[in-house]
Amino acid sequence: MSWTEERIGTLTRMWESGMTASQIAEELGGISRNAVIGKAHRLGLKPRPSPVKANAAATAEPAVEKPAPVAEAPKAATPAPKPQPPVAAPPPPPAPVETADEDEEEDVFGEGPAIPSTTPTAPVPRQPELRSVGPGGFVRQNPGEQAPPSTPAPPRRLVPARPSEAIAGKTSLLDLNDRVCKWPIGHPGEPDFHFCGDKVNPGFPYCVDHCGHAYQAQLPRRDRRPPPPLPYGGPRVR
DNA sequence: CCCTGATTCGC
DNA sequence: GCGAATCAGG
Repeated sequence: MSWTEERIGTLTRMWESGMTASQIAEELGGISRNAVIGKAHRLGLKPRPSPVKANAAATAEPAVEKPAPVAEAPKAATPAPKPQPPVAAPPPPPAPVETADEDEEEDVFGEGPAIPSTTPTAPVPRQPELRSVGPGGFVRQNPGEQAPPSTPAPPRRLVPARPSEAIAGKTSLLDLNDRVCKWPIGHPGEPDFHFCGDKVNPGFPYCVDHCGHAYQAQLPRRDRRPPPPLPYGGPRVR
């Protein structure tokens, strides 16, 4: 296996999307995670929270001796908070759908309701909604509820896009580029898992049709959930 | 044990 | 340049 332009591109996108080296290796196929890491380093794209790197200098740092074990102020003993779980990858760029204010505001112009009667402002007892969660971490839709803006199919674990008859002629992982719709069809692991592959809506990772699915009116913040990043083909900013 | 990324070093 | 071996932390 060699590092073709395509494979490097996939590696880069996946790496920057926060995929682990193992996942990337598995995805690219026929390659070890060491190879991925090695390549990533050679490409110069390192910045990733490393479990080992946090407290480096333990190795190859012989000259550092402690000057005085005297009562050292223990306050500055804050190594480095790493609030960066490997889940990154800002999802889709600009949401075309612009909802009105999401902040509850008073009527700035007092042009309020023509009904001065009771129930001035609906009490709105925020009731905790019961939700069920699907296998992939999806929030299932409650009966009578508008479809939540769920990201397509957030695969937790990517699956090698092995050449298979099922995906013959379909848009496979390796076929992804900036011009085709990256909307997943099916689920990773299934033999015929592939991608939409239509021409993208310029500036978006999906075709016009799937943009309609991907971008919907926003829910209140509390009902929003962190964006499971798309597999790859991340934020192509243009 | 499993996982992770980093680094080394022979090829 | 490549990647297995190794290291080291979680």
